[in-house]
Amino acid sequence: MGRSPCCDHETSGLKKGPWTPEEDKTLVDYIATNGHGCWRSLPKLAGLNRCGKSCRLRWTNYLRPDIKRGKFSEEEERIIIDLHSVLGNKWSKIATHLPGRTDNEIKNFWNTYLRKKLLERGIDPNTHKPRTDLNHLLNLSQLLSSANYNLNYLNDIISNNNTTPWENALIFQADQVADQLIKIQLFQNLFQAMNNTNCSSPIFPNIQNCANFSSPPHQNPNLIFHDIQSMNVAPCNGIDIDSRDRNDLKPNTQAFVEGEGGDGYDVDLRAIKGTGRSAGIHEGIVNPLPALVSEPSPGTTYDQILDNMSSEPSSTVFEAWDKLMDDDQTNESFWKDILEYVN
DNA sequence: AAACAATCCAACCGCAGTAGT
DNA sequence: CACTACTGCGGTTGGATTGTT
Repeated sequence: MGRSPCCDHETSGLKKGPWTPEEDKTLVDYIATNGHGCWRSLPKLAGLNRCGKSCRLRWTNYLRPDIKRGKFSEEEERIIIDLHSVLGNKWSKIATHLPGRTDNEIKNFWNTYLRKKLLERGIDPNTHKPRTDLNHLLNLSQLLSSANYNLNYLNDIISNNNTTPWENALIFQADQVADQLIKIQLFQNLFQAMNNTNCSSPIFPNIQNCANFSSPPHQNPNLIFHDIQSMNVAPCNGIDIDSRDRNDLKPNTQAFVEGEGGDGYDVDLRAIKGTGRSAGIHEGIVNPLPALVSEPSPGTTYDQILDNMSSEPSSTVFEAWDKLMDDDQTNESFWKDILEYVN
């Protein structure tokens, strides 16, 4: 059983719903001269027909003088996404790193904007990893259908109309480009999904020898977590995650620490889901794919990681993908499995 | 211009944690 | 230790606004 409500609006006759400017002024004036003191007794003392909880929320989320209103900057956006990946839905904790922003505002901003933005980019907003859900993959199926439709349409134009060879060439070229773009999109999404899928998954039963592709697990960008200790040493952009936040890390998420621990130890930027010690690196998920973001070198700062993540992909990443595509192991049955699954 | 849908965001609800007795 | 009062937090709601048909 939970607590009983702080007040019963039905029987007490206390007002609820949007605040009027007059009520706001009464509350602001009272707190300006007396401070808020005990919230429960405040409404009576201030002459407001509201419950204390309503007054507290109105003050902390809206009337407080230090509240910063207006659009979130790109920097704030980045900080929220980043902190959310470490802290999860700890809105109040996130808010402590964004002066002038309330937890409620950040939560709303996340739910109405950032969450969707990540989803559109194929990132699961809960895990901050590539999406693996079926609906997302089904979109790829639609993409392929669309590609086929466009292809047929182009073929119809070529076969039925009296187009010049020059026009044919242009159409053909456009078709090739479109086809390549669709393939790239397909592969990117598919491999990001696979990146998160155990090789022994029954979904891809005929894909073998994944380990032959293997790069060290810590090259998997999804397993790179933030260097919390160094952020303490050299906080950047106002972020300063304290030791308490470390306890608030989401389950199975932890900064990976090399050495003995304690203050001043070296922190390895590599982290691996579900493991806490260095040996874990060898026991972790084997990544069958070229890394989309390269491993940070020891000592890389937090800012540098973010910069790298935005500036990559590098040519070497694409080269790695080319190699994978040309590899004998990416044979017909490999693609057959994938396409069968997608359809 | 009207109807409907989608989005936004302030406010509410209820649970958890904590301080006081 | 048990109980109560209070505050803080995260999830949810619903009215207002904006966009689309």
